Formats: sequence, C-alpha cells, structure tokens
Amino acid sequence: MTDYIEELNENQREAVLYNEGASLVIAGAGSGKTRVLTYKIAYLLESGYKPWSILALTFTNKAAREMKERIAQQVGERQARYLWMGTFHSVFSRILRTEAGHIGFTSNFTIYDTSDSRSLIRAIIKELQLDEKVYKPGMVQARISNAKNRLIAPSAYKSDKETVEYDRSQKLPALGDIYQRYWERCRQAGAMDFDDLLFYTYLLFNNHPEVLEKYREQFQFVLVDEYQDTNYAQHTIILQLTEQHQKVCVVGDDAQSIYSFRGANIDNILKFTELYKNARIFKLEQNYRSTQNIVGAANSLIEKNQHQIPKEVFSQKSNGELIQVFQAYSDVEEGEIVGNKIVELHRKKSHGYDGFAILYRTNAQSRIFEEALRKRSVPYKIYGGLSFYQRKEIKDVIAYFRLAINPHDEEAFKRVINYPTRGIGATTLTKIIDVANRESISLWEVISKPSEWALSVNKGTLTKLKGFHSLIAGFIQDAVEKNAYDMSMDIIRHTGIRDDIYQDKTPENLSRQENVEELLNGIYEFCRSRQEEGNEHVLLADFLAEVSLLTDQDTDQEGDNEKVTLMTIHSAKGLEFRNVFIVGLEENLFPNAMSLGSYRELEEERRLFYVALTRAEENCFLSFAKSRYRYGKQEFCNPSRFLKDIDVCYLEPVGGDESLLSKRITETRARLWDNHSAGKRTGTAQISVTETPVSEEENRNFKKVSEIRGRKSTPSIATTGLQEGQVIEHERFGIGDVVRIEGTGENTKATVKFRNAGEKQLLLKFARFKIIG
DNA sequence: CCTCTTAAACTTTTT
DNA sequence: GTTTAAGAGG
Repeated sequence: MTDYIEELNENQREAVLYNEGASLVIAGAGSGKTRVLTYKIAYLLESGYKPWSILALTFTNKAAREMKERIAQQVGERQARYLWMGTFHSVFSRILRTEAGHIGFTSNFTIYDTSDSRSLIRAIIKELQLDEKVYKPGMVQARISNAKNRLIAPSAYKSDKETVEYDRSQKLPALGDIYQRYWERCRQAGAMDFDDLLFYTYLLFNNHPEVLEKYREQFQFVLVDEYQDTNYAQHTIILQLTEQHQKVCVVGDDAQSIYSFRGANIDNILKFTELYKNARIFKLEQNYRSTQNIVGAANSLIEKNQHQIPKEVFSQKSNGELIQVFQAYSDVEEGEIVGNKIVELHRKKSHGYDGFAILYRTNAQSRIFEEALRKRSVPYKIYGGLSFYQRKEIKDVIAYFRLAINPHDEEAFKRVINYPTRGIGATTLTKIIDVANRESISLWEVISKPSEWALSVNKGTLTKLKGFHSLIAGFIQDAVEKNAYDMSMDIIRHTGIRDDIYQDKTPENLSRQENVEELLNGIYEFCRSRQEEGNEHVLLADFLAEVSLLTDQDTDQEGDNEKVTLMTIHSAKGLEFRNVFIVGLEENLFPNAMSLGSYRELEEERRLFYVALTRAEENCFLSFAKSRYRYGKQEFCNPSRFLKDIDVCYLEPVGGDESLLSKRITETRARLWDNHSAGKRTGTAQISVTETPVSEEENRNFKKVSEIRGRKSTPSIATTGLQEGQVIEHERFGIGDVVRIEGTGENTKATVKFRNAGEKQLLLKFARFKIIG
C-alpha cells in the first residue's frame, strides 16, 4: 500500500480506494476534498491507469494547475503532464478544435467572450428593429445562455409551445428569432461563446457516435470537482462519457452551490444516484481548516436553509476566537476599521499579509478597501473586476490577432475596421453588414470580393477597404509559419497601433503603452516556456487558444506573495486564509437586492455567506455600514438578516457605541475626502512631466525579436556543459537537480527536479538557467 | 466621417 | 461616481 494513503482519515481513504464504479463524494467545507482528488488520481495511476486515460474537470484553470503539481509530487511530472485536467471549457475547447470538422467549424474557431457576445446580440436587436429598452441585450443574453445550458437549440426553442407562450406573455415574442440569428451569426463568424463550448461538445458526442466512442474509450476514468456548480449541459456530457463504464467520481458540497445564475443546479448532486444506480456515496465531514467557533458559526447559519443534504461538519481544532462583528457608520469607515485591524494583527501578532483576505459581495465594493490599504501602505492584490484582457487597448490588439487566425470573426472585424482610424466609418460598416446578411456570408468575405457581392461604396472607400483587406490577408499568411511573438510585433507595427499609442504622453496613453507592453511580454514568455518544453513552432493561434479562456485568477503575478487579497466571495471559493474579513453585510447588498425575489435565490445567498465564513482558518471578522454610497448617492442600510442567522454564542460585537465620536470622524473624513479628490484632479497633470522620448521608451520595453531567434542559432553555453547530478537555478522554476540528460546537440533535453516546481523537462537550447553546483 | 459634449444607465456573482 | 451611448457641430 502506498504511504500517502496513511495520511487520510477513514472516509477519505474509502473514497480514494473505491474505483469499481460511480461514486459521489459529499465533501463539507475544508474537509480535504482536493487532497482526496489528488490522492485518488495518484492511486489510479499506480493501479495502472495511463495518465491520458484520466479526465479531471475542475472549476478554474488555476485549481487544475495546482492539482497537477501536487500529483506530480506523488507520481512525478513524467506521468502528471499527460493527465487531461482543466476546466470544462478548456478541456472541451481542446476536443472541439480537434473535431471541429464534424460540427462545421474549423480548428481555428474564435471564442467570443461575454462582451463580444453581448455586442453581437445588441447588433441583432438593432437589425431586427426591436426596441433596446424592451429587449435589453444583457437580459436577452441571459435567456440565450440559459437555453444553451439546457441544451435547447434555436429550432427546439422556437418549436417549444411553452417557451413561445412564455415569451409572448412576457411581451418578448422575438426572443426565438434573436436566438436563431445569433446562433447563425456565430457560425458564420466561426465563433463559439462560452456556452457553445459545452453545447457543441454535447452535439458532437450526440450526433457522431464514433467520436463519442473514441473519447469514451480514451477517458477510462472521469473525475469532476465542484460538482454542485455544474449545469445541465455539463452534467449531460459527463453522462455521455461515463454512462457505459460507470467509472466516474464527482466531488461536491451542496452547501457551497453558488452559481445557479450560470445554470448550475444543486439537483445534479441529488440526481446523481438516480442516474448511476449503484453509485456509492462518501461523506467527508471533518473540517481540517477552521477553528471550532468558525465551523460552529457556519453550521448554525446553513441550518437555516431548507433545501440541503444533511451532514454534520465538525472540527477538532481549538475553539479559537469569537467572530468579531464591526458596525461602521459609513462605507469609508468600514474600510478604515478593516485597514486598522489588518495593520494591528500584522504588527502585534506578526500575521503575514498573505494570510488576510477581504471578501465582498460585489466588485464595486473593492475601491474603498483599496484606498484604506494604500493609505496604510499595506500591500494588496485584487482579483476580478476589470480583467487585463478586458481592457480596451488589449482587446483591440487581440482583435487583430483573432482576425489573423480567423478573419470571419465578426466582432473582431467590427472592432478594428476603423481602429486606428482609416476612414471607414459607421455608414460603410452598415453596408458591409447588410450585404453579409443578405448573402449569408461573413463580413470578411464581403470585403474580399466587394464587386462580386455588389457592395455599393464609392471609389475612395473601396480603396481603403482593399487596403485593410490586404493588411489582414498578409497577417493571415504569416501567422501560419511565424512565431507568435514576431507575429504580434508585426501586427502592432503594421496596423499603426504602435504609432497611435506612442504618439503622445498623456497619462491614458502611458497606461495603454504599459498594458500593450505587458501583453507582448506575456506572449514572449508564452513562446519561451512552450519552446522550453520542446515545441519548436509556437504560433499565434496557440496563444489565442489559451488566452481566450484565461481569467486573471489564473495568472499569478510574480511577487504576489505577502499581500492582502481582495476578491468577491464567488472567486474565493476553494481558497483559505488565516484571517478573513467579510464586509458589507447589509440588506440589499448581501443578501443582494436582486436575490430577494425568491426563497431559492435567498438560500443561495446564504450559501454564499457560508462559503465566505468557511474560508477562514483562524479569525473571521464581519462588518456592515449604516450608510453607503451607491450610484453616487448616499443610502442608509440595515444590517444583513444573515447576521441573525448565526448563533450569537459565536459572535462578539465590537464598537457601535462610540456613536458621537465615530460620527464626527466620519464627517471630518468626508470633508477631507472632498479636498483629496480635488487635489488628485490637478495632480494628474503633473505625472506626465518626467518623460523619456518615445523611441527610448520603446527600446527599453519591447524585447527584441532577435532575442528569440538568436538563441535558436547559438545554443546556450549550458547545452554543452550540463551533466546529470548538477544543480541549476532556472529563471522561472528556481533551484533544481538535473536528473537525466537525453538527446544530442540541438535537441538535448534535460529532466530536472525542481525543489519548488516539481519535475520538468527542458529543451536546453531554449532554457534559461545557470549552473550553481 | 470624426470628435467633442452631454445624457443616461448602471452593479450581482463568472467560465 | 463611473462608464458608455447618443447627438451636435466641424
């Protein structure tokens, strides 16, 4: 028996060792769920399963990566690297790219993000001459997404009596038509949205039994993490893959189901034992994360929910501290209290900053805490909100990338046809779209043969269109052979983006420059790490395929240790922190006003609070403010009903009686704050005083193309010298021992066991490291 | 066709 | 308070 099995408690061990058929692991918060999954996969590998025959689906890419690393520590990188592990979306997009031909796509299909898809929906609403006030794009998008998650295609949608009747009663009879058009336009553009990645996987398996058979045979064991947050489509795909062999293990906790707005359905857990008749159920109830007080408080809260699988989560740790509840007079004061508390714990009890998290219900709440922490020079990192890839300048650049890979991509086309300005305006674009709709072709096809499709524009415009066309056509040609980094440099130069953002030094432009440089450096790193792993040709398409499913949760910045974490409760799922602050516990904020409509939604909010509480290992602090700025107006608020749901024996109220003093502080602060923001406005002008000429700036920040090329021809000094048994220090992976050297000359590969990063294979001609022993 | 000014809508949560 | 859409004027 393998030694790590000894580290598990009885229930965990049973869950790990049972591989005869389907199993459902109900894992309470902090009960070592990830540990069970990792050990189970390690155990499967040791029992003879090949790594590529195991499919493990996680909720975030980061979770997948971390789990892979942990498995690598057990069984070695050699095996772990071939595991199929990732989010539903990333794993199935990979399969869809391989099988694209079966469903009428090419392997280069674009993935539309939420804003691409919304913008297309808006365009369709306008084309159908519907009122945007009635058919709100966001709401239409939600309805379409919902249909897709239930695997209802446009044709089925339009022929379903009940749905049609419902839409009519809602005074939205055109929804089916919008859905149909949206569907077709996505196909025309060679694009899939997030929901399509699941829907088309289902269709692929459903309509092509031989393809399904292939993957069924390949994936001999399937594991799913966070099963309570899967939707009907995901659940159905799992069933397609595993119904025959029943080798499936799903792990989840109904009490932590917080994604119903995305179609997730708790009932998937309940239905599991109906669909897999002989499924065994394992319950993990011992919490290893939190103190007894925190677990007790969380239990007393979740008891208030009707709809749940009964279980008794318990902790054998110490009682720990009571949960402190702070009352603040304003949102700003709430920030001050939290900031002070963090500084206090840091100073007096020397708690490292990385052990702190501030969790809130909505992203909009982050600002105040940022201010408070900045004022105290407390380092912090913030997740969510506007992600890097959502920024305008980044989306613009990426839109060109997308066109170079898939010119039919309508949203990318519209985005850059006139950026940088080349005199092709709204009128021309409308004409192109009209022709495309009339002929059922993509916008790109229209401008490829404008006369053939009878596009009526004047001569000057036609020339401009031709210019744009040949620009993109050139990129398309180069993109199949050129290195992704060279390609991205070409694009930024030849499109005029570089000239546009480097022409002046306004603060906005400076930040755009920084962001574009960061993107380029990202691509550079991407190429390098791929090359190190032995891929000679890293194409722009490879980068795009990866980047469209990345979220900023997945991209850990260097030097992000020792920082306080700010995030929404949703993104905190699966994480743990020594000290957790749950803020904004007010009616209409948490529970959110949007969720007060139904009991179901209210229970989900309560589960959300449960998730938040159970993130804490040692200390948990709750806070609410009596007034808060919303839409620029001050609003008064009442404490959240959830505070009353926690048994008082776990709580310790703090402050709230120094009303006069606090009020005075708040007023003074409000005045100061006005001055502060006024000062900031004049301050911005001064930032641009220290300036370097554009060219220098460029040279400093853009890495030279020759750097990549250069190393190809001249192998690094290390290639010749490196021997087994030596110790190296790698630029990214740190210190490691050279285990093995294979191959000769150009293709020499080293297997290195890194002390922190696990075992890696490095292609020496690309690897950057130095020998230290 | 472009750009500047003004008005309105907006906030739930995310792959 | 912030961001994005629409309208006016060049």
